[in-house]
Amino acid sequence: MNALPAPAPAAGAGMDKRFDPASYEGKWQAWWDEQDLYHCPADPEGEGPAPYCILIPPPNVTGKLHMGHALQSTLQDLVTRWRRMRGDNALWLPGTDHAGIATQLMVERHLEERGSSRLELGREKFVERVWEWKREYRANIRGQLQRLGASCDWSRERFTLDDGLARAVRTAFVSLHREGLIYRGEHMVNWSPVLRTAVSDLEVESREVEGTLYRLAYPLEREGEEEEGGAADGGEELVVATTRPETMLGDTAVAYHPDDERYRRLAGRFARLPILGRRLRLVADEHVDPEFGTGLVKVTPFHDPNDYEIGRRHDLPGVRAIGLDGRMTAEAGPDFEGLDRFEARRRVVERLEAEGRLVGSERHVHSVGHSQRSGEPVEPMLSPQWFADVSGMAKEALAAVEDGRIELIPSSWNKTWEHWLANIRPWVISRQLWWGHRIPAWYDPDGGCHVAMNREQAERLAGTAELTRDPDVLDTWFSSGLWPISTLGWPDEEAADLRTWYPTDVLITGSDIIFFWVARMVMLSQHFRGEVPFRTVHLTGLVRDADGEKMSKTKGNTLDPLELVEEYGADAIRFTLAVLDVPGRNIPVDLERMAGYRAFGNKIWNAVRFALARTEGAIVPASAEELLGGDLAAPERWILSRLEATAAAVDGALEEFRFDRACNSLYRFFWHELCDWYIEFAKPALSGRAARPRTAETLLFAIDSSLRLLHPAMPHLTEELWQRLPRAEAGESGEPAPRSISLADYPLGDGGLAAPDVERGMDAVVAAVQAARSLRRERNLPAAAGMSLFVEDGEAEIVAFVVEQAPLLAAVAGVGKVAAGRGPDEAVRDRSGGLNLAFEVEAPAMSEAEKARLAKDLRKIEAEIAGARGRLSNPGFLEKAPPHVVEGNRARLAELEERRAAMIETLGNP
RNA sequence: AGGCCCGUAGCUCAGUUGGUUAGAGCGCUACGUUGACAUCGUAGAGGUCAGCGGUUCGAGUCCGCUCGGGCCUACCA
Repeated sequence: MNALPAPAPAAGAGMDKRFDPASYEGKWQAWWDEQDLYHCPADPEGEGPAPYCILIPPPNVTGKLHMGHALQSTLQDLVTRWRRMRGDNALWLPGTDHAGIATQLMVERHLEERGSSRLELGREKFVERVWEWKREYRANIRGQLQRLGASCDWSRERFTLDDGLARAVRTAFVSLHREGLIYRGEHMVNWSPVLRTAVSDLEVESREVEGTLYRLAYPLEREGEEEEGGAADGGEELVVATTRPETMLGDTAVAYHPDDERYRRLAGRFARLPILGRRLRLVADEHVDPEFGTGLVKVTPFHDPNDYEIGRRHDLPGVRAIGLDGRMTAEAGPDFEGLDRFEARRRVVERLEAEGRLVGSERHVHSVGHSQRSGEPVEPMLSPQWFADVSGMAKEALAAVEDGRIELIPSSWNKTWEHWLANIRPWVISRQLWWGHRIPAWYDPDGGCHVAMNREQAERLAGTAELTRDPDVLDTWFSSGLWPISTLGWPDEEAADLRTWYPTDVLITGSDIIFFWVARMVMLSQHFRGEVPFRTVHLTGLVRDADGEKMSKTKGNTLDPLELVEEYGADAIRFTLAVLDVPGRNIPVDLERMAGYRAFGNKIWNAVRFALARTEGAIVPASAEELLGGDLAAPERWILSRLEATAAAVDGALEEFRFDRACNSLYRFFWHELCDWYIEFAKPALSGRAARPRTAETLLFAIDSSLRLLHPAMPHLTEELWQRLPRAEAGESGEPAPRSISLADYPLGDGGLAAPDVERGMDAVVAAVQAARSLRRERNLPAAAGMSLFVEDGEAEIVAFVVEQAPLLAAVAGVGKVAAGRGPDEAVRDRSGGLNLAFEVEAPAMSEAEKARLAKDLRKIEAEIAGARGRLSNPGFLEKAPPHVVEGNRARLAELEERRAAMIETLGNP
């Protein structure tokens, strides 16, 4: 191996006092890339380390990474780095999505700005143009991910329109078609007049709209009146209610509920459509709500999904009154032809009013489906499209979550999952766009349709070369739905990657695309592989601003991850996002908090700087055993025990994808145990004032382990610092250290370092230190003022432990003397850490403020004593509460009484 | 209309199967700088856990209702 040397300075070199992430983040990103550290070998026979795989939710190729991507990428990278350090063959497979509508719109807009258009270029040239854009933007996404420290295997980068993926798409299409699950038909679909394409139900979002409910009077034909076009004036009128009067031009019937007594007599009769004079059948249909409006519904089979169903049930004709461009057709009559549908609405109302057919109108709030991409109301439209019947696959997907083969995190999504899949409807998979996977279907001159992998096959099937290819492309989500199998090599069942990594392990994505994407992947992957595509789905919340508001460009509260990288460093962003990821909650990104985690980086930087400067000559011990062999004193055993507990907590939290807990444990340990206490305890030992065995090695060991624990969350900082740690020369003892911290072992918390007794003792020492400091502060004693501590009572072992650790108390609390036994009467007494403490101080008398505080504490303690006594004298509690709880209460009561006695004694002193 | 989630310190949020004293970060107050870090340290203040009722020896935690906020799905022409 001729690895490039790590770009960091040699161990022991002086560190800049200034903590500046920009000075090293880019350097390490480049080095990781050069070293090709994250390339994963396929291992189809399963001979090497356990496989682990995460597939990136492919960002839109023309997009720019936003905070949601930053969040998800951070978590994916965190898991990948963690599994890699645990020894797995951990693959994070990157890629991008061609994003049909979004990308096409973007390029069209661009052309428009240049006075050109898609139609002017023509299909072929336009698609070529989009490919150019794609090439330009793909590099952007990659660069942005790298700036966040992503450890993807870039050699496996995929794009949803790659040859391999295109083959997967065609194979899936042909196969589903052969199974009868994909079919072409003319059905009611959501049509976007702006995009001029059909969109699926999921691409329609309903918005509350304040509209008008118009009441229209349709003349009823006289009974027995048979001939078409007969007059109907002077007779009865039927009043129907509608929010879309323009659709009346496409009416072919009026419906009422079959049980509606008011209208049953109308069976078999006809009404006359105002303006156009069309004859309308009267039909009885269950769908009509007799309570709403007049209980009569105008029926427009071609422009309303419910009316379409009514039309089918009653074999009604349909009239296409609105065209694909959202304008009225010739069928709508010469007065309206060519008008935009909303203009037509105004004109129709005017006209009806003039004809006396408008009998009322009222404001009416209702929800209207809008095209998610283009924003305008969708037009329900009868249109020939390709559909996928996914009901069978949906059942399987439902079962996978129900029986636990797939775990959704948080599980509160289970019900939503179930509800959607149980009520799934056919999926419109064709789009009238140019950018995407073209549907592999060809038509012969007789209109016969031939679905095949390619033109040659289709020609063979058709027996003619005179074929025209279907112009439509597939819904983008059809190809993303195949992502778990297509990226790994399917349809080649023997593909090495597929055999190595399928099924993948965890999917980390936003909950907003659970149906668009997650459900489709589960359905399609299970269908073609007979196995779930991933075992766990970690659904993240939405990234919000610090006030919990949704980020949006119009509100101007968006954050750009790359700008944040410049200001705070990638590691601070990663840590912030990871610590805020609590299952089931949104992620309120607070920049002050991010600044706090940048400060955490500074803390780590300086702790290492301190350690390197003060442990000259020492090296990181090769193992915990070696270190323990050195007859360590209490502070060393304590910090190692705490390190062990932290490692176990972090690893456990990561197993459950509780990134917040993992990060909080690390933060607390590094800052509040290692820095606040251990380093302070180590100072006198390192300076030789109170030497202890192997303090330097212990500190280096704790730092080395901490950096490894922190690495998945903060890869740059930890690499930078870890490379500086002094180690044995290669060959001197055991294996050489890996090239990069990202290849080092992850501490698991099973190193035999736990020392519960030492922890109990140290807890008492810490409590005594805090009591001393508190007293000093309370009485305004200068740091230099002498202070002695008498440990008057407590568990014998703990008392002895604290007395033995007198040098620590001296070093961090200025306590000159620590002894067991009764202190002077005038000492200040406290009960802390299970010990009765008496501090002898040369102090002015207690201040009024201190007296007041003590009195307040005393009241609180007395209330608590009363509570504990109450519980302990309650027979129900004694009988039913578990013994350890009762015991805990007894101990607590005793403790409180000791504490109260100490306080009363202190209050009694002058 | 149905389903889901949330309401805890000034702010943003933790709080594992109900169990003794409800935590963190930021902010706030006071004090502190002869070399790890002022991107710091020490000591503090601050909460009737939205409200009401219930289950229980015991409820922030479980159940019901009310109020407030958010999300998802479906839909009323």
